[in-house]
Amino acid sequence: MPSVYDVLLERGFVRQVTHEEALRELLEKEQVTFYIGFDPTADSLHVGHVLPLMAMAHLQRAGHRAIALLGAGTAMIGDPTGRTEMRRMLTREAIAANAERFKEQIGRYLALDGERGLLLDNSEWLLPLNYIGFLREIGVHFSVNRMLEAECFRTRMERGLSFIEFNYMLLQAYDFLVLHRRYGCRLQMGGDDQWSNILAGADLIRRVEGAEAFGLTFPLLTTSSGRKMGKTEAGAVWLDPAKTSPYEFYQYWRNTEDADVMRFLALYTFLPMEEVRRLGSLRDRAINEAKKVLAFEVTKLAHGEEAAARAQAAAEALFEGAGDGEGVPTSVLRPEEVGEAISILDLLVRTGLAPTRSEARRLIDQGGVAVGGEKVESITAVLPPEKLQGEGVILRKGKKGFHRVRIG
RNA sequence: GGAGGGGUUCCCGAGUGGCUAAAGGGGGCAGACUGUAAAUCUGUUGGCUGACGCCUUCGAAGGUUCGAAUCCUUCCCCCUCCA
Repeated sequence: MPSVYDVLLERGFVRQVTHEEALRELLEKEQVTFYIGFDPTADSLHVGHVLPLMAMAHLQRAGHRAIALLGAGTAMIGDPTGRTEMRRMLTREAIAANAERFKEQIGRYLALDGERGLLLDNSEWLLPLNYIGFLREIGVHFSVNRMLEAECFRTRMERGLSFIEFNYMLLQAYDFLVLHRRYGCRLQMGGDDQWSNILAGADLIRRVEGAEAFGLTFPLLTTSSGRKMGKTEAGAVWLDPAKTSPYEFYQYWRNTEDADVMRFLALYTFLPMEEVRRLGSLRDRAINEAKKVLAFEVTKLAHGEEAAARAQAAAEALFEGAGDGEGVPTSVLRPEEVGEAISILDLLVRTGLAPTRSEARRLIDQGGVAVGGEKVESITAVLPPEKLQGEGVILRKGKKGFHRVRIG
């Protein structure tokens, strides 16, 4: 049985570590409490959060104790890291609502039973903070000169950095300290952009408590061709099925670039590495099988096996003409909406395949729309209600945009 | 507080009175090629309209003008140097 640290290493989770040997040893010998922070600035987690969740799950499976920290307190400030603009501040109500959604989503990846894993919210200790007290206890340990050296602030020096943002590092360091005191937390992980903040926390613990604390960062993922993870034409890929359907979620992974397949299988699934390597070594057409496995596995983790199977069946029905089309995105129209006939243009907008009528026109003009497999030639084309009976008809935009429409 | 520079369409960035819905690049979308890949090439990229055309847009609000992103006034915001 290899140490979990080596599992993380082998699967590609490790970008930087504070003390590699000491951490490996610690993880082998003791139960370690570790944490990762999540900023509840949106109403759902997205694909970018999956990597940290997977890392946590690996550690938890190895018997370590996970803390998912909701940064409801720090979200009220906004992390300046890597941003060119100051982040908008959210109201407390919005943050609380977002936190509620996160809890549910994180729970799909981790056991949050209070024993093996717990979910905390840093507003608990951040909001009651007293300014003078904080400066005296925590502020004294920070050198502004050193902070300015940090890469994350450097980039912001050109654009300007508000004082409130400058304090973000102290608060995150303070989080780590509080978790250390209350829960014996000894390891903080996060994206590589968090490296400075994580180090600040580990340093603070060493200075204040005289104890050793560790930090580990994950690589910031872009696809092989340099695109950011989790972005599609429709925007972010969310974990909330109401915002990104399991079918779309599955498709996102199904469309992984060849060069990323092995890396993603290692990071985003629990498949044994032998299997990962086997699938990842497939070439040309054969690698599509590996992409299916990847998409299925990742969707299964996020939405459950049943939803993953339905998404896969829907994809196969649409792209390979086989399988059950149950999971295909579908719109059901009322008979009165259709009337004598409904225009394809209206349908494109109605189904969301096109955001505006102008865009829908453009699509048809460019030959990018098909109904029931037949290319739509005219922007005035209409569809009679008969076509929409029963199973309805499949509307296609471009190569990959499918939507079923029927009367109900 | 003083002096100077700047806020342009999703992003970057041209544009200093009509030829500007606004160059160019990026990104997006579509087409070709393919393997639901990448790369490449082509087209397209404010809204409404079958079309003619109409409407809205260049930090905000007013004004000058036949006509303004471009000129004037006030306001808001950002940056640089000085204090």
